[in-house]
Amino acid sequence: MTLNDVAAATGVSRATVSFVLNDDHEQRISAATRERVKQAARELGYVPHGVARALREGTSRTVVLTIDEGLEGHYSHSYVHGLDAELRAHAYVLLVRYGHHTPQTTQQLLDVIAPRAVIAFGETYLTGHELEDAGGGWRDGLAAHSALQVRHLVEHGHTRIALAVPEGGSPLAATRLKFTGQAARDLGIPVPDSFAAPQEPAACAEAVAAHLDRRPEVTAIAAFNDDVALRVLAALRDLGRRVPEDVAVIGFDDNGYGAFTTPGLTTIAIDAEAHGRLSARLALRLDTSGLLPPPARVVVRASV
Amino acid sequence: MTLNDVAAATGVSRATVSFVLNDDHEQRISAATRERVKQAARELGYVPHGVARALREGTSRTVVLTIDEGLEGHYSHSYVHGLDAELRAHAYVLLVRYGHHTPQTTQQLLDVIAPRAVIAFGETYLTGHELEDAGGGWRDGLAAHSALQVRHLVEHGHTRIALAVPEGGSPLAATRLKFTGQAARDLGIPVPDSFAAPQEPAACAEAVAAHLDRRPEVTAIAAFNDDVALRVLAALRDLGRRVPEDVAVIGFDDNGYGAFTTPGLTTIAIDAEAHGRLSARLALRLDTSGLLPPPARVVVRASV
DNA sequence: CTGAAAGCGCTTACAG
DNA sequence: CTGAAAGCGCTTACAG
Repeated sequence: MTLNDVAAATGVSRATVSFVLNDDHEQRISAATRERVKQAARELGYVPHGVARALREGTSRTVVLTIDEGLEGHYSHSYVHGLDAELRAHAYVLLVRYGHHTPQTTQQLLDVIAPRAVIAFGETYLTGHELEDAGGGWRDGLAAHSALQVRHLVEHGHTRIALAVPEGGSPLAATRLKFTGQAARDLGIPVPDSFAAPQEPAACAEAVAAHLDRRPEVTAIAAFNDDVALRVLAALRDLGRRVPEDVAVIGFDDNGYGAFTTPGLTTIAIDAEAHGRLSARLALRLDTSGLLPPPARVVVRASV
Repeated sequence: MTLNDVAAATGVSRATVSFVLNDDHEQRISAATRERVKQAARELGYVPHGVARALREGTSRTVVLTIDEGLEGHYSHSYVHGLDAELRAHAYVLLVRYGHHTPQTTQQLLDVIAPRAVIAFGETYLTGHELEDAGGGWRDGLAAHSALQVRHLVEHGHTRIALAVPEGGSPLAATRLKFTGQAARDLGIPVPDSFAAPQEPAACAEAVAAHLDRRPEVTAIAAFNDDVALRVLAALRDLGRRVPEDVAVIGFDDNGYGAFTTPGLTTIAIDAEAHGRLSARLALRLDTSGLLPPPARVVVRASV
């Protein structure tokens, strides 16, 4: 089923069919032909061939999201959901590419399917663009969420805080550290030190113990995310420290599993759907006004 | 940078360039020209335009994996990893599409980027193809893994088992139930009954209590996956039943979070990378021999 | 108001 | 051994 078939069935030229199907109002085509063409297209089940169109227009009706290893989580899922919904509404299809991404692999993507845009997940955070763009992270982005985490601790009387980050380092760790420090200054408490929490339980317990030895004044640990928080919680249990009496722990980006530990993990829930929708509009160069990401919430369980 | 540029730079025709770059041995082209062309292509940084090629060949160098909602987990991650690696090795790029998939959305995908293949995640399980294809699930697929779960329980003296599935139903639940029943028959124990475990804690506790009332002889619960197992574990704790003394619990598809509960969750770890590689070769119609998925392993913690 | 033509970048029979 | 030509399906100046 091609344009040619529709043209033949209607008795007009291919160009005319293209014009009416693309609603080109520069061309004055009689209402009658318009209707006949549309009718025929419908009856024949004509669907434009995306590859041909992409060759002609230079770009396909797709957007690719690249997600680097280690960046997946609850946030990314919800982000993908919003991105997908918004793109779909504009007749674009979202395709996700996993793995490690370099300028070369991105170029390859462009060469292979010529997407309208390729979005690197987390890029706005990594480049710091988020702070300037669209109202910025201090209102409803990573900065605001980081601040909420610190604030909850402060509201519960904690002023000496440590930040636990994944061992091996997440690309986002430096950014989080910066925002957390900034939030601490704004709240008038000392800027938190950070330490790495290894995957392996014994190593993690050691790391937690070492940090607590070095900073005996610390009464609360803010985690980079829930995975880290869960490891820290287990370490504290193995170390015989009571949570939250001896040390409080708060997670970040609620993944749901904090409900199953003893004590339950208090954490920050982020709804990233609106962020995803925002990215979609940015990628399509559409108006982004009226898109208000909901604020993050504290999920109160028992670890603070 | 197009074929034309390379041809111009070398002083041969576009066809010749295409022939040497695609290693067409039907054509007898002098070693000298071959070298000159390749050299020029390298120097100019020529990369074939995937969209043009796709238009000509009818299919692009991509494979799309569709993942329906609710099918994500540790298994799917590891599967995606293997699929990606294998496809990459054959110069294909893997693109993942999320959301709910219907024949229409799949057709749309075909129309938009003409992928070489679209793989529906879990399809081999859902259609039951897995059992016939490539050695089959009883050796190293879902059937074998389901059997391992039951066997571990039986080896620990349990003969009356219940299967806990997600409320709302996973597309895979029926398949799992079938395999579990089959495994039970093979091991000479009664075929397990199943019950749905709701997300909400109170409702889940109620469901677990109700099932245990109805089937007081049950001494062990096999879960559809770790998420369900974790909920069941919490329910049992809220119900005041000791695990594993009163009731044993075993998960499926280790997601790592079972390490943080008390007691720790015993579960089945599945390495799906080889399954992903297998799918890649199947999609590319390549030889699949020599690909041996490693067997699943029991991760012993404390809940059995 | 509508159609013939060019061209996006490639591959591959076909003809020398 | 190598090149001219057709054609994949579309869009869009351009000419009537």
